[in-house]
Amino acid sequence: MPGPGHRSRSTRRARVRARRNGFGGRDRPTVRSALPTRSAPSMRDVLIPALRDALSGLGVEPPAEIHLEQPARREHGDFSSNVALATAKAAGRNPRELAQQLADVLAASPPRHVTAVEIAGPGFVNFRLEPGWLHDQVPAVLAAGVDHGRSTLGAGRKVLVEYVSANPTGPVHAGHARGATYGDALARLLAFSGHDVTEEFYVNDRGVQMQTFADSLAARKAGEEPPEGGYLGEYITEWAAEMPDGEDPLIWGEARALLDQQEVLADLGVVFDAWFSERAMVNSGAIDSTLADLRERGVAYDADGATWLRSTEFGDDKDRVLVKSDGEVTYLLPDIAYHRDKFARGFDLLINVWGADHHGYVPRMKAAIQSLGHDPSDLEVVITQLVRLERGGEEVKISKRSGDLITLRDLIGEVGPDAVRLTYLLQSVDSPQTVDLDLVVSQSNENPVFYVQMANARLNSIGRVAAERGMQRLPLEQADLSLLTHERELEVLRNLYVFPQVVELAARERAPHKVTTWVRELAGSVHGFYHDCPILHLDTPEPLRQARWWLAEAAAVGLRNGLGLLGVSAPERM
RNA sequence: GCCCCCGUAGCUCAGUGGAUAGAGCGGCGGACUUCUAAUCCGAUGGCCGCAGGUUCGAAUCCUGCCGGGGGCGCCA
Repeated sequence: MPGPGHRSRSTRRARVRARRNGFGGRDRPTVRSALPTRSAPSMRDVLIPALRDALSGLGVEPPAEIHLEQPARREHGDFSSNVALATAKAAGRNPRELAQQLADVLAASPPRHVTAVEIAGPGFVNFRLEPGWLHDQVPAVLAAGVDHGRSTLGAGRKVLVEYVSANPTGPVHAGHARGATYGDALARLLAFSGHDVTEEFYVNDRGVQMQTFADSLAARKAGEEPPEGGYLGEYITEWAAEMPDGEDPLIWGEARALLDQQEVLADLGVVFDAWFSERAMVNSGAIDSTLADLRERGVAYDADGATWLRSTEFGDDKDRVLVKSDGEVTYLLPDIAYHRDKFARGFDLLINVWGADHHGYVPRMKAAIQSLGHDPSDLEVVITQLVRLERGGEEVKISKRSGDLITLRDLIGEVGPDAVRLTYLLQSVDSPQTVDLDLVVSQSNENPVFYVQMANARLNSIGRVAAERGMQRLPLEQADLSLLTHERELEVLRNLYVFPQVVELAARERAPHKVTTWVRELAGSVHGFYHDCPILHLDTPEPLRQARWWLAEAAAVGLRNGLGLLGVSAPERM
């Protein structure tokens, strides 16, 4: 079923390779090197100092941070500041009067592009700008190309993002998809924002569930039912049939599961830098050395025949057992050893993406890394709330043990990786999410992935049709961008302008869904522009055509960059 | 009992302490001899769970309730 979301395997692989270069983007901009780098200083960098100077001139101590926003309502101007409101009280001034004085000072020698400074409401200072400030966005975006929005925010900080980390006892299922898409998008976002990012999958290949898995495989191979509490999934039977005689079901089974997981995650565009084996770590003696370290630091003690971590000293509810009285280690100790290893590898910041069912585990993990002498803020745990899957309004339950599961492979096969990714990245991971599989599958306008990709496809169609008609785009230098005054054109430009701010905020807040929201807004403005501002029509004057054409190019760069951060493809035609 | 997340339009969800709270979908009514109508436009649709508090200003911050989800082991 070659629907719009369908891509060949080789295309996906190419995309996976492309993002290895530090960005989720794919296509190179067509115009990049040919352009002069006319840098467009952000209006914020013009207006905020102007406000600060004006405030000082009026004898008011400017606050450390001056707020400047772009009001949602057009009649409130292009930029708006609340400084008068924020400082009036401390300065013993009336906010409206202070705002008026600020406006007078600023209007007397208006900053670049400013046509009017007005006061409104309780004391807002509103700036009205001539469209020229936005026109600089076209050459700026085109010059930046795939780097538009890239920043050095992270200052090269070494970050380890650990996510998915599903047990190697079966296929990854739909329940893992949220963590997978979130972790991957977060990693792209952080890399794009100047962090040195490594993505890792922790392979929990040790312990009772691993043995149960192996026993289940062995039983199926022998033509028997899995043991009590074993894995009942259909895949166990299939894999058992594949397993050659004489293989150790634990070793072979893990390899089989990992192969399956790596394959399907790669199909989703999720590729890890490292798969970290718990068993290998344990075999290397990390448990003993970690325990010795903890004892040395005086945070481990023996009581009731067990060994405990004094985690209450670091904010945990109760002390935790590290080694049980029967001599077995608990799950906590290997986890501590694992995080100790992460720090030993030189990472400055650890980000773990965990499901909501593990949130209670956060305080003790934080306590553990503190007990090893690290700052608790060096470990961030992002909890993704649970996803409720529905089919036509009916809840679909997933349980690996019972074998009642929707695999990620099935999901991708039904809707394609783009729809899966965009669907999961639509909203904050703080909110529980309801995904109706019927809706995701439907190739209708209920599915936002098509809306966004369609915007890009439409922009791309301009070049194709122009080529058929023999129409030419002249060099950017010859375009008169000041002709872009239509509200639809300005709306696209405004969206392009805020992209770097959106990326920064999304990175700071570990919130890739903010990029999704932005992409949808840009796509919306592109559709409006496309609808109302024809480029190739014969009654469009040539100079306006050229200006719009370049705007379309810049918008396409924006769409590709935004989608690239989300790992969603930007097909040129649909 | 304690801890975490959520509660915003019929549904799914956005919403950096700001002004008249937004989008998509669904429903209603319009727009294709033109670059993709998978689009666009319009009208409709809201005690932002409830009650206090902080603030010049609260969907947003604080407290307490109510409702939903998840978690509180010498399980993993």
